[in-house]
Amino acid sequence: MTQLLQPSSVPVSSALLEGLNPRQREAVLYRGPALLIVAGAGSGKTSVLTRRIASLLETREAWPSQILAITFTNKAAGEMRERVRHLVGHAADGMWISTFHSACVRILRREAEVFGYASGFTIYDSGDSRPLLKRIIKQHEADVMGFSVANVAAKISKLKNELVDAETFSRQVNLADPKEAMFLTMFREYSRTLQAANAFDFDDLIAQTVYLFRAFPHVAEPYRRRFRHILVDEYQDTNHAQYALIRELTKPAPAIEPASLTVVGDSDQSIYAFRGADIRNIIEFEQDYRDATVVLLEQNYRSTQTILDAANAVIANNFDRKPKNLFTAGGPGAKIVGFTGYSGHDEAQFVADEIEQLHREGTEYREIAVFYRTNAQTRALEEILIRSAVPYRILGGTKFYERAEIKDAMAYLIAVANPADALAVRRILNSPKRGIGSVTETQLANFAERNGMTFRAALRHAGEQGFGPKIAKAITGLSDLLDEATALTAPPEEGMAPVPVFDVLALLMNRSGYVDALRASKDPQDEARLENIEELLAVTKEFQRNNPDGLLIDFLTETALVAAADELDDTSGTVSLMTLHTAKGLEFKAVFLTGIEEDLLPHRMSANEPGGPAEERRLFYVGITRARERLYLSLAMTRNSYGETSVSAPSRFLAEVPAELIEWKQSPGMAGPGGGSRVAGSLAWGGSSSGAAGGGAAQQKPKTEWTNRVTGKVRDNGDLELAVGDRVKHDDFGEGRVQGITGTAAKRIAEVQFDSAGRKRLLVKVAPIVKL
DNA sequence: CTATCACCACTTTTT
DNA sequence: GTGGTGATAG
Repeated sequence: MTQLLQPSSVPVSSALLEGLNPRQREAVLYRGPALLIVAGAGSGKTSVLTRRIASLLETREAWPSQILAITFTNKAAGEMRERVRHLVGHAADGMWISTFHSACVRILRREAEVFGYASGFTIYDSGDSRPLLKRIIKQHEADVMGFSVANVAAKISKLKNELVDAETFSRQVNLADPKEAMFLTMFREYSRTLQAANAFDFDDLIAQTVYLFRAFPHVAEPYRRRFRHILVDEYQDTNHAQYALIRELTKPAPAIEPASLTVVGDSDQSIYAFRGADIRNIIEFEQDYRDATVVLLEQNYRSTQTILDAANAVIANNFDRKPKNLFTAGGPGAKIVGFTGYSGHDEAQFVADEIEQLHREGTEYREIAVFYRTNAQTRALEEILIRSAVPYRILGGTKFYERAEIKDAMAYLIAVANPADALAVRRILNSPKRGIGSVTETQLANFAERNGMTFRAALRHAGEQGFGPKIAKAITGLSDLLDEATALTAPPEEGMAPVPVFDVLALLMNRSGYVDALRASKDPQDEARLENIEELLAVTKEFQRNNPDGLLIDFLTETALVAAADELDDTSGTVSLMTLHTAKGLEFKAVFLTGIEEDLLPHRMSANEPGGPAEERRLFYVGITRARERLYLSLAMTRNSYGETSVSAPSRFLAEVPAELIEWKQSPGMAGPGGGSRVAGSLAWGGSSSGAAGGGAAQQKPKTEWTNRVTGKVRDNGDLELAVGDRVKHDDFGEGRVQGITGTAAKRIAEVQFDSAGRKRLLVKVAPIVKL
């Protein structure tokens, strides 16, 4: 224990401790084998973590290279690095600050050869494994046994997160059960295919690193020796594989004591059980690491007391937790605003109107966020936000990298970087269309198998397989192009910069005929696809700017590991839309929590899962605690699920927020004599659709006030001429007078004072209006 | 081999 | 409403 020092014996400069409360200081200064920082929402844990790292560097207790810090997203990692750099300058360089996944990729790329992989392995996301699983299921006709891509993928993922691979599984499986046996067969085949393709899926990145360390101690040893201080953020959301990885890294190496481990977390914010996160990792930390010290951070520096009161009251309903109460030295702040829409569109209109109100009062768009439980809820929100000319951006959802044309382009790059990846080669085989269909593809696969070569190699032997001259030429053409691109990416000579990824991609896209095919197409969507390809080319340019020595494989790694929250651009003047899960770790001045309904939050699917409702409550809690000043809770009485409209009931969680904290602009009709107590168990809506809960001044609104429901029709008013003073009629808002016109062309915005619906901003091009 | 159309199952959350 | 799938025709 010689170099593990107790707090007082290290002279840490006062600058590092400035502005910290006593608990936070303790968390920065404590020195010992294991430290658990229980950090409530908004308690300044990032600040504590960065100063802890900075203090280790400042006092020379550690070199940068001896520090490994694990964050939940790459964005959080970048921010942490920036903040440490701000505190100690370039002493910060050389630290490993990254996500679990990025750290494992880094290790695996270095050590892959040790266990039969090549350093250029591909990383498969769920979208990449899907076609593979589909093929496997079809091949075994396992769908009739009730197997689907989704449930097989989920089960495999779950097992891998428990560090159970196919072989381990075969030992514990009941082979008498045909379903189990079938699953084992498929699991084996999936694993074999990945291995043959020199590929890891997301779960493999962690699990295989653990396997590597366990099976090859001499590989693990340098890492155990190197990392003297390991810090893990969001520890409540680690799964077993991640837990095991940390255990491996903190094992003593010969003649050296175990690394010091700091974990930060909050079991009230554990929301990833579905992904294998095990809340016990944090709860049992003190048993796991003897001599562990615990520091509790409860003072909140983010939110108003009103918001914290709501959060505390809600989370108190989870019974098996350690009591924790967030408090602030700040004031109570504004009341929470509640709203009940007639429909999802109506709710969205409320959100848009309130955002405009906030914006007029001086809140910047980027300080505002809208959260929801499911991605499907974005549709109504988007429609209304566009129409109301509110600038917004969606984090996550249908991601850029999941679009078909981007997947195609990436598959070209992967085919070059990892020729063993048959899936990537198959994907590009006939895109653009080369007249190569499934028959030809199968024939190539068989040829490869018969001759013990890769699928990629089989392309080079197209002439020997009896294809027609046209098909053979198409295959050879593709093969030659890939070879040419491969030559470009050969390791550069000493002192030379590598060929930019941009050049490689441009070559592939142009010579393959991919862009030509899009250009020649009559499908109007192909124009957008072309733009997406151009955007990807711009991404490669940007990558080269940031990483002058970046290789193709680095680009592929970076793009494979982008998370939803990584996309957040702080400088953009737009409202952020995201799921509650993506919102974790972020904060905004004003937050809208939408769709607070039964079957949505808590989600219907969570009802049967053990611990499901409690986790949903934590999700609600996470959402509430993201808000600094203003919090809005909204719901809708009816919602369109898919084509169908169904009636929804207010979430049970709404009744857990003390009524006096909420001011309802439109209540769920639970008011009137009897108060709000009916919400909890009621399945249907109370009789009246108006009135206010919580004994506030009831603004009686006649039923006809539900007029701001909006239809989903798309229209184009592009050529509509409007001037100040014109009278217009809006499908939903009725008649009004134009007060002002701003913007040009497709972005022309009219400010209209409606006779009964209030003042609205409308995007002229799409708003359902006519000039009178 | 490709294009077209009818039909279906589907939506929890994600590194 | 959508996106993927399978049958059919060209």
